[in-house]
Amino acid sequence: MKQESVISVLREQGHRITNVRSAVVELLETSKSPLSADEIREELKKRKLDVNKTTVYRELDFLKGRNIAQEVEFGDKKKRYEIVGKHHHHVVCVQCKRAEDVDLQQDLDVVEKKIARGKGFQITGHSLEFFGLCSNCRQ
Amino acid sequence: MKQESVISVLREQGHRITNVRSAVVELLETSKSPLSADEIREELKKRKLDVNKTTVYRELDFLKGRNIAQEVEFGDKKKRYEIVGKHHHHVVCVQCKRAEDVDLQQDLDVVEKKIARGKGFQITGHSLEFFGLCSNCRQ
DNA sequence: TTCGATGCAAAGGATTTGCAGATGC
DNA sequence: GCATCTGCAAATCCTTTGCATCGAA
Repeated sequence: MKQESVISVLREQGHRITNVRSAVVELLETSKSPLSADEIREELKKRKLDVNKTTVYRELDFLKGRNIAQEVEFGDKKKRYEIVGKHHHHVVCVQCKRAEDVDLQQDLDVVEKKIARGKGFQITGHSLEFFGLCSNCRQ
Repeated sequence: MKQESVISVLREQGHRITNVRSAVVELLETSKSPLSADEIREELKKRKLDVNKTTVYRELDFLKGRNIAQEVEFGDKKKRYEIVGKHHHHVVCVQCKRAEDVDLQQDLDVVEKKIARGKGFQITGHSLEFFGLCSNCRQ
């Protein structure tokens, strides 16, 4: 549904719809949490799509450039990617690196306006991550 | 003042106080925004302290391990470091990478408690960064 | 003297680039 | 057919490690 629309918008814009492209978009859209390039590659492999690392990076770059995907950082050196517009505030377990979503958009909207006014900044995005131990890893 | 105390605590704990150690601590304590390993190295060089990259990383690791410094990420592949306890919410200009502080601790305290209750997460830290264009780069 | 701190070179891991070949439309 | 996508190898960038030496206490 949602996936149809991203892909069809891309198609209308004259971009090629390759297997990799639609698979990556679908992956990101259905994933519960942001995925690293490597995780994406592994997921694709499970679906019998064996894709080179480089290709994954390039696809992510493509999606980033069209404001379809965006980067999130969880404190290791990997970047992770998620669809723009999905909630992007997370609670990350520092041990197992599992991430869950939290929705704090309302609170942040207020804060962003405050900052724009106070500092003359034109805010284009933000990242908000909480780190800690999930109920499993606490034991 | 503040610097005295960090250093003297370390001394009391039996850690050696080298030129590099006290210089890095002072740097971080007086810096207006988080610094990358390389920025630290450059600053030290300005102060006639020529230090190897590795040493800077190791010192940062040391400070991190003692909960004196912590990492912050601004969306490029570099880690940046700041003193724990200094405000660590930032407004980052995506163009010039300059960062300013914003204090949102109050708002976040509330949110963290909410999350701890709702998700069974034991929150140990967070990162909150806003990205945008500063008044200079907007032109 | 002793153990932590340091430098240097090399390794490591994630990401990027160059180029040639493959493929969607 | 042609521009874009893809794979492979090599390059890059940041960070880490191994090992020998140095230096603070």
